[in-house]
Amino acid sequence: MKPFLEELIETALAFLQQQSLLPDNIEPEIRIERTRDRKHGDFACNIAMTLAKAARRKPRELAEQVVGALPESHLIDKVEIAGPGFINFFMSPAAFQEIVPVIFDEGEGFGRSDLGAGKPVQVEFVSANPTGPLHVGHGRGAAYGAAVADLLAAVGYDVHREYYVNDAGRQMDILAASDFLRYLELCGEEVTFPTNGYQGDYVWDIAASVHRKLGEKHRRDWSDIANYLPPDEPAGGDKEAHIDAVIAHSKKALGTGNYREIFDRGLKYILDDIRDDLASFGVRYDEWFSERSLTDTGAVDRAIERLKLSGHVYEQGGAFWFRSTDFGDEKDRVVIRDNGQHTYFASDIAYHMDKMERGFERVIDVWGADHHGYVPRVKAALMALGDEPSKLDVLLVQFAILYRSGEKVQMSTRSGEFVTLRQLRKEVGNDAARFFYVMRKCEQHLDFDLDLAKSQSNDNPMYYIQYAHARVCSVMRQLEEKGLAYDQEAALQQLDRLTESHEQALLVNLSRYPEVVEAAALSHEPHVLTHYLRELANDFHTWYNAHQFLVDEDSLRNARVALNLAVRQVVANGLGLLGVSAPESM
RNA sequence: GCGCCUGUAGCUCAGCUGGAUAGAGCGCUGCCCUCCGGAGGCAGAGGUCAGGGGUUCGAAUCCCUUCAGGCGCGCCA
Repeated sequence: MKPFLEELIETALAFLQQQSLLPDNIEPEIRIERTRDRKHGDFACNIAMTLAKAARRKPRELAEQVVGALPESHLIDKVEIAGPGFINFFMSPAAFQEIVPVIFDEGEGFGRSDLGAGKPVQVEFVSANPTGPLHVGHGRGAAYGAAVADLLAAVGYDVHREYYVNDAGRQMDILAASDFLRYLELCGEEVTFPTNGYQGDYVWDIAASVHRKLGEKHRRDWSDIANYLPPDEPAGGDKEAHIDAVIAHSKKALGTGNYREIFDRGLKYILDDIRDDLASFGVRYDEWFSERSLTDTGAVDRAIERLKLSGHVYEQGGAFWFRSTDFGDEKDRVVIRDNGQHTYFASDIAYHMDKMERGFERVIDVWGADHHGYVPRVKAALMALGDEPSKLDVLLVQFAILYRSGEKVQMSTRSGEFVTLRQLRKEVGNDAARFFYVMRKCEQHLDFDLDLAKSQSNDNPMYYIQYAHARVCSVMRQLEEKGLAYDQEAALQQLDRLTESHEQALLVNLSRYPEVVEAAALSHEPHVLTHYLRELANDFHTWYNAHQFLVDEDSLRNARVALNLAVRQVVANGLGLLGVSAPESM
């Protein structure tokens, strides 16, 4: 409907130009907006205000002329000029009734568009270190990234969903060493477990699976490893130095091949667990991209080489530094340490170089907000590589804080005392988790009210929306039970029976849905959709409470059942984009 | 100390990228109702948009600044 009105305005402006009432050299940007207040009609246009200066006329005067030049349309009841020069359109009821057959025709496709024209977009999200199960913080990234990806797909982008697996680096070594030590304990060794090792129960599970599969193949004397270890923290030492030595001694005691075997078993175990967790959460990926592969394929070396050749890398103190300050970063960053190892950042440069080489029109990274300091350096790297940094959008997702009975749920990643995503899903269900996670824009801290998420009441927005869907289905069941007929062909000719204000409001909101999906997708803000669905459900329940659908009169019943079905379709479509089910009964 | 994010009703949050009298849900107050699915309907109170400057026809929205909270400032990942 917006494009239709834009066309009318355009026609009017062209006419005014023809009459020399407007200069020819203007480039008017016509924007039609939904009004906030019914008194202002259904749509408003501020073109008279924006063009007033160029036309050298008062906004209201110009508005008069624009309105005078508007072509007639049966979809418009009246046009008013109001306030400082707004042109307000009052649409006829018929204009909004038209949405019902459109919804029926397009079905599940209603709200989708080809705006993105199949352009390739990558969404990388979660990408948690495979050193333990996903926790509730990762859950928000998962729900958020999945929703953004699905929204972009809905408006016609070719979306590639990717998980970056940090299968290299020190954290993974710590996990491997932790697995190994637990394994030794299972073998009967008396082990002093390092403070900085991974303490979670899953480490025991990994160790047990290794023990089950390989028996005592990798058993070593604890003293082989414990000898000459620098003291751990409780003994007054440095826990970091201690764990590094534990890793080194473990590697030495096992030999590279055996160490790698334990390392890979731990990695696989956790990655399988994460995959399973996310799949159960309705979050699917097109690709699991291995960080290690970047080293193996030489991508990291190639990236650094490119930076060296273009003069953006220099050597200092035995290390190689990327001169990111040339591109707006606060300080230069090491890419190769003095021990010859490349840094995590070097992998990240290579990874983003690879993303660009794969030809994505747009790359979206969903990161935890604690990584915000990395944005400037990654963008700097893209610039240095000659890529367009604006192609990269980093969505920084703030942490979610759980509340139970009004109290903050305490969480700490130390000693494995955190709430896992799996626990949360079990407690509140997948639907509520997916919905609550995306209810707030990403940069907003999320207060996740567990009691509300679980509650079967209208206070729970997710429940309220699902309930609307279930109610529609219930009406359809009763239609059948009562032996009443519904003739959709006829109904589409009888939509003019939808004269109640509640029905008008519903029709208007149904017609908004494609705009909402588009806005949510382009701004990467799924919360826009959750708010919309809440409003739509509210309109539906209000209507439901005020009127009988299953009336005796055929034409009115047909029209109302048709509207009912249109609501069901839109609610189901909207929930579907958020990964939330639309139950027929609850 | 520097950088990023946040600050809107009692609470949790919207506010369509500068528009009209700043909205919703919950909570609160009063009245009505109890009908397809757990209740609902109507009305009302509640705001210095953190404070202060600036930009312009017009600012919650853009710029500067102060305050408060969160996060980040490794040759860790």
